[in-house]
Amino acid sequence: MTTLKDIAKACGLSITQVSRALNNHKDVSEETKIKVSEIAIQMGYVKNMSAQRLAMQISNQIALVVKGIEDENELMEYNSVYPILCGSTKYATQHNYEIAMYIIQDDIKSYVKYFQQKGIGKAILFGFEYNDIRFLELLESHYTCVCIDIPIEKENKGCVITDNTLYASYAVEALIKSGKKNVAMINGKSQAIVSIEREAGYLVALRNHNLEHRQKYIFDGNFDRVKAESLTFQIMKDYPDINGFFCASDYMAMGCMNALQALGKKIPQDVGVIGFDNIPMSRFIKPSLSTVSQNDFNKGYEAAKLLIGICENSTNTNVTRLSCSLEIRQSI
Amino acid sequence: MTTLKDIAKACGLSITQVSRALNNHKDVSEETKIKVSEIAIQMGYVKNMSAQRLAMQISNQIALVVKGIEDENELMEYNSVYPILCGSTKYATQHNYEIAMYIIQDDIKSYVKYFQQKGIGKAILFGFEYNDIRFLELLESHYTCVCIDIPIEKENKGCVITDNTLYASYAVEALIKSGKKNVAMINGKSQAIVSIEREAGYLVALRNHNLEHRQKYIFDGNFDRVKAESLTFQIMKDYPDINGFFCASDYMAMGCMNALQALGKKIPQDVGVIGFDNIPMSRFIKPSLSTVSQNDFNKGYEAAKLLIGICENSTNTNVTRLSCSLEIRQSI
DNA sequence: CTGAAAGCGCTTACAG
DNA sequence: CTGAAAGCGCTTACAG
Repeated sequence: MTTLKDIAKACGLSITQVSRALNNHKDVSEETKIKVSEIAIQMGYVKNMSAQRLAMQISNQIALVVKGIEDENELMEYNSVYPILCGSTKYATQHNYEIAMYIIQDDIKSYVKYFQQKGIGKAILFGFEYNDIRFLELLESHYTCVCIDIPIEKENKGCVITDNTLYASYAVEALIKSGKKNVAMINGKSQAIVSIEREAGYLVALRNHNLEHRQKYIFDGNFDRVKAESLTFQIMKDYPDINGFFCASDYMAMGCMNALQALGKKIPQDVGVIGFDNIPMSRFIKPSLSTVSQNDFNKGYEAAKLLIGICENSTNTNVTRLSCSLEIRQSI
Repeated sequence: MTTLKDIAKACGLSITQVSRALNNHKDVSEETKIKVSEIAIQMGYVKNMSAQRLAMQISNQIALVVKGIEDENELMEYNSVYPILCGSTKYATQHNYEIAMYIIQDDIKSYVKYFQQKGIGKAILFGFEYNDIRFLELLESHYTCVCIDIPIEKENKGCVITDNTLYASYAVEALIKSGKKNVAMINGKSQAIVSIEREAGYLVALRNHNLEHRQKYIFDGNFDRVKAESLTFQIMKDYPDINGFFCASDYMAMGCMNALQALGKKIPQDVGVIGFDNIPMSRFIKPSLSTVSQNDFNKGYEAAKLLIGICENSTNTNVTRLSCSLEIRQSI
């Protein structure tokens, strides 16, 4: 392995000067810089990051910390993590940071301890539940964190969020405009912040159109396709006048559509359905599913940007809002 | 930040002894170990990995190096990387290794240099093309590597593979047994080793059933859904007696089915289709797609296991063979 | 513009 | 079972 020492010897310079030349410090002659960098390349020099970090007492590492998926079956589905990782990596690499991924298991007692142990200093957080006490403890810590999809704004903490409420309202409005006035909502897990926001959007849309909003038209589908399917059977039995479904996820929308089709309902003629997420297969099912699309790659990119901004004190806001787009397809 | 020095002072011991105690060396009294670890926890000590790596001239880090996806649209599809990462992480964590992900861009000139720069010592490789010269150079290097899906066996190199040929032959045989004797194959990129193997399997199945195999029945779909779709139109026009399609990926099978349905063919009555991969949506399309299923999580798990085995000299084979399973659904 | 030297936090061969 | 000391490869304050 070539080190600064080797280069110094080869150049007839001191290690100090070689270091400065390679790091492009001002107080080194152009001539020296050129000579040093040529020899460095020639000798195949590679900086030892561990040594640099130790010397500089810093780390240019950004942790992408993701709540691990326990259920192996779930891993066989589309998952946002990889696109987010790609986005973060792109921005980070461009700015001389590194992304290190950590998949955190649910049996970890304290996230703060985990950060300590792993030597994580700054992190992008994804997949956490907003009311998990370990997560809340982390938000009280001194670590610099950017949360994806969870609104938070405080010292050293930021977030990248999409306006779920707004886009949920757009989705429901699209349904209403297509002529469906009796719209039920199948919502996700109640501990998920997106569920709360999407429900709010649903209510906004009804209010905007002077439609009665009844709490009993909102159901908890737990982000589960199968549960949404059985719920739909029950709902259509109890409230046969329902002619529109807003589902908080595409998977639930698929379950819902399955039930409707089993009941002999025509989509969208009899009942309209709109989802949320724009998972890959939403384009391909029959009828193709209308939904709200988010750009996961971009979420990762913006999260890295914001985190670095916070660390380097070069941002004046700790909240990045991303927009979505409504994908209208055959199901409404 | 608490360092060994602080703990040493607090314990009234030398730094040396504290280091040894914390690393559970044999030649430290039980008593000392307990005292030191208690104080370390109390003081919130966290090992500085940079310093350790610098001192030990090593890393317990396993790099998961993945060929980056250039096309952002592709990121919106099911992707094996995250399941593989989860699998690797599981095994690695259990054995005190860390996984660091590296997404390598296509514009990198030399992978060997990249490894050097990043300080990667051992890696799991996924998504590379077997005839990429940069990849071949890497295989000649001293780095310990385990390749996923690319057969290789030599000093410091291993692989986790599935028997594509065998399972491709099973898939085609299933098609034949369902009564389709004129089977065409839509293959993937010719630079992918899996394409070569799956094609071999196709030929094996034909031979086993004494069916004529004509080279002109094999088409290059480049793993592209749209291309497979247009190919299928052409194929059915040129060879209207074809009544079975073996596609080297589910996405291509979807394109193929689309074309067939547009042509008014009934699946599976008129034409049978079988894919490869078992992507999530293959279960959901109509008719549901028969295919070959692989377990990506397991691939990652086994890759980490093999890599650590090679590093620690505790394996007697450098090749791990994983089995697949045939998922017979409505499309044949 | 350049260099000698100290220091980052850890590990380990050597000596006891 | 324990400690003093050297060393990993880099950066930078200090001095010239």
